[in-house]
Amino acid sequence: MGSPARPDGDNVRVPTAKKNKKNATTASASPERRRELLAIAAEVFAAQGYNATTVRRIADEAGMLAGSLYYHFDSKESMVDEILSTFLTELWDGYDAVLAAGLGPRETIEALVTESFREIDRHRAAVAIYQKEARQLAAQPRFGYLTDSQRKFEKAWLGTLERGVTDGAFRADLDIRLTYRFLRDTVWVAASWYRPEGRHRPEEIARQYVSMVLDGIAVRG
Amino acid sequence: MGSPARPDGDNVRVPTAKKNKKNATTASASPERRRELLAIAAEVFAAQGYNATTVRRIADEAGMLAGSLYYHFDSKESMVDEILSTFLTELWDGYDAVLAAGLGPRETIEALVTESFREIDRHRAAVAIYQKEARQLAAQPRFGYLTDSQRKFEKAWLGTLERGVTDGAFRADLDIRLTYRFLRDTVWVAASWYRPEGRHRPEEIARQYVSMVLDGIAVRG
Amino acid sequence: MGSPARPDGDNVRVPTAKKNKKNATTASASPERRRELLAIAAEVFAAQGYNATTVRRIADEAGMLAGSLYYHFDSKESMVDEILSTFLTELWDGYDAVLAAGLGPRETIEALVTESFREIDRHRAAVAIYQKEARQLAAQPRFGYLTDSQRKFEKAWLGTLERGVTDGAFRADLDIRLTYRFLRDTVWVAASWYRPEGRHRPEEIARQYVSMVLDGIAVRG
Amino acid sequence: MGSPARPDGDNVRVPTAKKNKKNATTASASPERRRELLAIAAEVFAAQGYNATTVRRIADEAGMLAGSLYYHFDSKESMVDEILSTFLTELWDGYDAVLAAGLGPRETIEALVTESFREIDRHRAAVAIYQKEARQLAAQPRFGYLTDSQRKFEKAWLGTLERGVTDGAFRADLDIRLTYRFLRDTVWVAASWYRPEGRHRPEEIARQYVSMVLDGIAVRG
DNA sequence: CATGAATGAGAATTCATTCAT
DNA sequence: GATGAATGAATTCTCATTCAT
Repeated sequence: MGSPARPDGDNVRVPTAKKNKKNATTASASPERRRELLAIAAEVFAAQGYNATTVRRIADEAGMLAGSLYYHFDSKESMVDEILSTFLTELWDGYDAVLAAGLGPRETIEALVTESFREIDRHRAAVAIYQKEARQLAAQPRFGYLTDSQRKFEKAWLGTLERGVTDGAFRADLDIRLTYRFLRDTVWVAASWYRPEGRHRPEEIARQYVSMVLDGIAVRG
Repeated sequence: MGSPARPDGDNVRVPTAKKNKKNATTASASPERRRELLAIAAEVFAAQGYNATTVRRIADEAGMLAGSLYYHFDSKESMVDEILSTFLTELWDGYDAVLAAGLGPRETIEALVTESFREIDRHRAAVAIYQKEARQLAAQPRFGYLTDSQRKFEKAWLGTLERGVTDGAFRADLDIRLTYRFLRDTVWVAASWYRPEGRHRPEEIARQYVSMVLDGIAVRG
Repeated sequence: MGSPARPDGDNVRVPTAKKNKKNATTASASPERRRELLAIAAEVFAAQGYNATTVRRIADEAGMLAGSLYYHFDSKESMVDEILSTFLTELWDGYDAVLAAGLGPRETIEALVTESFREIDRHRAAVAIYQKEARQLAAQPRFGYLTDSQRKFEKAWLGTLERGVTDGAFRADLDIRLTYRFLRDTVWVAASWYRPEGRHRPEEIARQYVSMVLDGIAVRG
Repeated sequence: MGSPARPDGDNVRVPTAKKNKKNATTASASPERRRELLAIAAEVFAAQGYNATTVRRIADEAGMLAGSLYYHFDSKESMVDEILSTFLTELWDGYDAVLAAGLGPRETIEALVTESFREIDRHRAAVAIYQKEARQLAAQPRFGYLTDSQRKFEKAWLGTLERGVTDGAFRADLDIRLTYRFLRDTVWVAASWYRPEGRHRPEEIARQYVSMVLDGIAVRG
């Protein structure tokens, strides 16, 4: 419920997640229902956009009345909050493992891309929401962790690219920040068209992306 | 991305989106003011998202009251409409010129990417709006041209890629649709961070993007 | 202030307010728990106001869930009802005793004031609720006894004042209805600041009030 | 719109009153309409209680739709705010004049009581709201001035009483804080029954109150 | 007796839009 | 061209209440 990964230092913090009144009383309240509802909400948010999604729409989708959602959640905002922070927490579990593995730059990039597509596969809706709404939401203190996460993200990728340039693994003639943005966007935008039932498994998509990004699409002359 | 109205043959016809009653009456009313207002609206839409932007906010920014905007425009919707269709019309002017130039696949890709960054440079706000809102808006009949444009866009890029694979210019081992999406996203997402006053001119950004996409970021072994 | 149900003659009959279905079933269910819950509810009503108090808040304070309160009471309304009618019943027990004692006007006033402060001491919350909400509640038929009580109250005080004027005990130059309101308010408003743990016992406060009211605060010239 | 009197030091501060968006733009927006609407709102708040009053009820009374009120005011809360702060500002204008006049204790009390009844005459609804809701509202920072005002009020009355006791004008055998509360409540509660069209002018009511309070209702023996 | 989950009827508020001036 | 005042529909959220377990 809480929050995502935090950059400063390196440890994940769970900030936002103020226990909603109910939870305070009913900490044990069935987490399955909660998860179900959040999955539904994420789907709708991803499809229609956060602002354009009415609480009533989510409730309809869940087969209940709009007011009933408030038994489970404080507000519409706390729903996205929980969706995004849950996703980011998992994402950073994966990323941190990769970054701690001591791989070379090229292998690190490969692993991060692969990990990213796995996350897209498992949290497609959350990723799509993140892509579309993060900038907007990050303006609110409650979503400060989005900015934190982004900073940590940038640090990880930029660092790896720099290491690769130093190592001679990556080209030195490219603007490194431009390259970072290129990689970052390339990977995450995929959430907007990715369908888990599609013919490519996330690992296969990752492989092709890595191949394009590292070696280009042109035939080597 | 997408492309503007392109129903039948190959001739994009973006609905002029200028048929509000008032316009009927005041069609001659200074088009500069109109353009000014649309520029302001585009800026706000891009910054806050279409749904999250209130007409009041646009009016504030323009130094008038919300109601006064309705002298110039039919509705909030017709503002985005005009912003997007104007942009797409210009975009296709450029793209069509490139496609008609009879270049080879590699050169065509280079030219399309360059053209795209030029459009981002000139219509940053419109591109950002397009990126964020197109899917949403395209559901309404009024915005059918968004879907049309997208289809034409896909045709142009996919065709070029296929040609390149046939020619031996591009690698045959990559999924061509995946590659298309990769290229498309890579280019347009740049609108979300691009700043006209930044240190790179659009042509330089395009050059680097093309280089990464065609030749990869890894040092060739 | 007012007085409880007192429709016809002179015999106050406060509707027992205990006719909820559940009560029908569980009338024997521990009356102590019931009293505890009412005491809690009275405290919260007095502190926050009846309307501003949520059933949830009362339940929280009682360590249960909102729905659980409905095992004990029909409704939020029936809680105030029971609180107020219980209080008024006791109040009139005391008042009636005083009025039946055949005291002189001055002594009657003294006794009524003392009795009132004793009630404030014992039912502070109920008195505070009465003060703040009676007018509002009295509009509903269910709370008709509030109006009845008020009428009886007025009769008792006004009668005593008139008797005192006739007797020559009280000044004849004052508007008697104004004086009545003055006395009434003076006494009951004390419930808003009275704290049972305060340094004055109710009898001492009563003594000082009586002294001020009868003899004034100015030094007699 | 602004605020009331402030105790610290002695000067009136206008704190709350954050210009509502509209006002920011339209500071000149007809203040008569505003005043009309506030008068209506005050009436309803006084009659039904702040919480129990719906914005729709006020709008009905004003002959408009609920949403339309928001053209004039930020919120229901800002309506009470403006009602109370306007009242308190006027009240302190009067009080400060009295306190600055250098009267003796007895005359000061007389003047303050008279001034109070004049305020009740002119702002009956506001006074009634103040009486019923102040404690509740004062909990919010926005209404901090209520507490400030109350403190200043207490200082003025308590000081005068103390001076009177020292002077020998007032009895020394009474608890002075008790006496203060007695006076304060006695005066203000009158707002709950006062009707401007009643047969007593505020000055006459004040005279009788002063007489009762200073000299008592008993005939001097 | 109590919980957990829901209902349903508002409540306050927002906002695109209208229109007389 | 623009303002001021409003409309009306929708939106988020609240809360008393119900009821199966």
